[in-house]
Formats: sequence, C-alpha cells, structure tokens
Amino acid sequence: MARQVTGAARRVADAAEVLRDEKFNARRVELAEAALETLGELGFARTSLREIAQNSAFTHGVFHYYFSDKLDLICCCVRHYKAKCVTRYDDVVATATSRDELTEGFLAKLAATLQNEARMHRLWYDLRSQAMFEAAFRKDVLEIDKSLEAMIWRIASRYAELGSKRPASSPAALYALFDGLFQSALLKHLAGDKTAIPELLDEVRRLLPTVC
Amino acid sequence: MARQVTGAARRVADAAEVLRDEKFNARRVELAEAALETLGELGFARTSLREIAQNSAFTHGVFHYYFSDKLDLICCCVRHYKAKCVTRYDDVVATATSRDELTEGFLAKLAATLQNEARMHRLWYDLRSQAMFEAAFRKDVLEIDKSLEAMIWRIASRYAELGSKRPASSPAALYALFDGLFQSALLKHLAGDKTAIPELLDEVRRLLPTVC
DNA sequence: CCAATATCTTGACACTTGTCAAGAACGAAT
DNA sequence: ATTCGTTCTTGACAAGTGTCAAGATATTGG
Repeated sequence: MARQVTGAARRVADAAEVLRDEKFNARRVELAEAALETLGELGFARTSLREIAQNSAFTHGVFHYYFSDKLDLICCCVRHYKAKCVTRYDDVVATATSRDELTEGFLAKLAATLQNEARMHRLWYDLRSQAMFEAAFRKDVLEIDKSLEAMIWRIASRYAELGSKRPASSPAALYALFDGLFQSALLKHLAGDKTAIPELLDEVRRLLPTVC
Repeated sequence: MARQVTGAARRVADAAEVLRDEKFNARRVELAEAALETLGELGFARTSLREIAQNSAFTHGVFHYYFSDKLDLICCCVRHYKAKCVTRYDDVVATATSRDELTEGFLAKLAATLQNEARMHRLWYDLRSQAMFEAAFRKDVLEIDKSLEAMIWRIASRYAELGSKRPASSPAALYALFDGLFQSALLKHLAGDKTAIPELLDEVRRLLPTVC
C-alpha cells in the first residue's frame, strides 16, 4: 500500500515536472522568437543580448534565466527556425498533379519567401558561416542543412515522378545548386537589385527540366 | 623658362607623391595581410583590431593610421584576398590539353585549396554573409562573386571546348552549383569529416561531363 | 646637420559587452 | 493568509571594444 501511494505521489510529481518543463520550454521558444527579430535585423556579429531585450517585451535578465549562455540562446533560435523552414513546400509537393503545377507552386513560394523572409534567410546564411568558426553551432547547422537537402530532394523527386523520370543528380548536388542560386539571389535582392527574384525564377524554371 | 622649372618641379613633386602613395599602399596591404591571419582564425564577429595587432608585428594604433575605420580595413582585406583567389586555376586551364588533364588538374587544386586554405575560404563565406547585413561590403563582395563566377566559367568553357561541346547551363547556375558544393564540403571538412574532400571530388568528377 | 614631415607608440576616453547576484513580484500549495 | 519556490527586474562588475590624440621615433629634404 505504501508502495502504491509513493507510486502515485511520484506520478503526480512527475506530471508536475513535465508541466513545468513544458512551460519553461514554451517560454524559451517565445524568447527565441523575439531574439530572431533582432538577429535577422542586425546579424549575429552585431547582436547583443541587451539589444535583443530592448527590441522585445523582455528585460535582458530573463534571457539569462532561460538560457545558460548566448550560444545557448542562438542555438535554440536556430533549432526553432529550422522547424518552420523545412516544411515550406510540402503542401505544394503533396497537391501538385502535374509538372507545371509543381513548378509554378514551387516558384511562387520561392519568390514569396525571398521577398518576405529575406531577413530570416540571411540570418541562416550568417549562422551557417559562423558554424565554420564556432564548433558549438556545427551539429545543429549540419542537421538543418541535411533537412533542407531532403526538402529539395522531395521536390525534385516529385517533379521527376510527374514526368516519369528520375532526378539526374545526387541530392547533395541538387541542394548545392538551389542553395547557391538562392544565396546569390538573396544577396542581390538585399542589395536592391530588382531583377534578382525574376532572374532566379527564370533560372530555376530553365533548370528544373534539365536536372529531373 | 620659369614655366619649365615649375613644370619640372611639379613633375618631381608628383613623382614623390606617387612614390609616397605606393609606399602607403604597400603598407596597407602588409597590414591587411596580417589582419587576414586573425580574421581567418576567429571570423569577422570575434575579431577586434587589438587582437589583429597582437597576432602581428604591429601595434593597434598603426591600423588607425592606415585605415580610416574598421570597415575600411576589412574591405581592403577582402579586395586583397580577391586578387589571389581568382587566378588559382588559370594555369591549369591554360596548359590542359585534354578533358582528363583539365579534370585532374582542377580537382587537385580544388582539394589542395580546401585542405590548406580552409581558413581563408571560411572568411570569404563569412564576409559574404556579412554583406547581407552591412551595405558597405556589398560592392566588393558582389564584384568578387562575379569574378569567381567568371573563373568557374573559364574552366567549364575550356572543358566543354576540349570535348567539342558547349556548357549546358548558364554561368550563374554553374557557379551556384560549384560554390554550393564547395561551401558544404568546407563546412564538413572543418567539422572534422574526413570524407568531405574525397566526396566533393567524386561529385565534381561525376558532374563535369554532365554540365559541359 | 637641422628642421620638417611622415610614421608609429602609448595610453586614455567613452561605450558596449556577457555575466552574475541580490532582491522584488508573482503564483501555488498548505 | 502565509510560506515557499519560481520567475523576473535591476543594477553592478570586469573585460573588451573602436576611436582618438599627444607625444616619441624615424625618415626625408634642404
């Protein structure tokens, strides 16, 4: 009997703990999201915890309550950002019933994300570069890179399938190609080049049939 | 006569001035080269002028004598770095007499630069990302990007020519592809992945005949 | 050789940075 | 309502930052 009581008490305590943990984690994500605003604006190099706090509803102390470290915060930001990114084209892939439909759906999302989420994307490239210097970033960055590669591969596979073909190159090469094009277009777009987005779309439209 | 004298004097003065300018510029390059050491080690975000000075034979004041600004210094570094980079494969292109020869020459240099100059290359990616945030970098970075694209195009054109073909894609797409592959391999290499370089070589070896 | 100019050193400045600790405000359980 | 643990605020600290200016040193021109 005593056994059962302590067992029940343990269960209650455990439940309380996971609840606390969930709340704690939800707060971390809230803070990470707020931090992403400033990081996207200023980049990793110029962003300080105080600046993050000032551009948000929080005080700088909270960040140290929820994160052991500045790197800890940034890592959390990166992981959170990842979850949003990799599913961007999933419904296009799922619903497209022809090559043209897939192409246009893909290109539309591509243009939109380049236009509306330029700051988040440049932050991604910033952090990926940081990972070349800061070992603490590498695991997360490599993981995200992999899921982005998989994302591109899903699109290409589906595109090939709709044409009863198979992709002509490896997942790595395909991802490298699209990532390179996107990165270049992003830089030009941020530099005020109005032709960057349409040129990217043209290039991708031309490329898709040749690689799949 | 007086005219001629002042003319001569002017010429002498001018000559002296260009000499001073040359010396000044040579010193700038010296300092930039020293700065590149530390920048390649720590990255843009973590590099301070004092750290640069400490890792060199100069004191931190000199840098402010020769550069108006930290950005001015970094820009000079980037420009200097550029000149070295874009000619890396030129002799391979010039001397290769067959596709195989060009391929192997290219791959050998590619592997060597990835192995021996990883720090410089990660700095380049770092600075290119910074250009997405810092407008002052954009002009130089875009210019370097263009000459790198041209460099890749020279290789691809020659490769195609040696097979009596024409490159199958645009310069931009080709550069995006190789740059993306290189960037990914560099990150993996820096993360300690021993297979990164051979895998890059394999990928490029496979890719070359399909794109040209 | 001397004066003038260019080059470099040194130390100081105002400011920002990450980190931490003391305690206030809050919420929940007794 | 009181106590206790969580959550948050505030202010301080030491270390590091870019910038500058005064003066030392070296180089050049007369």
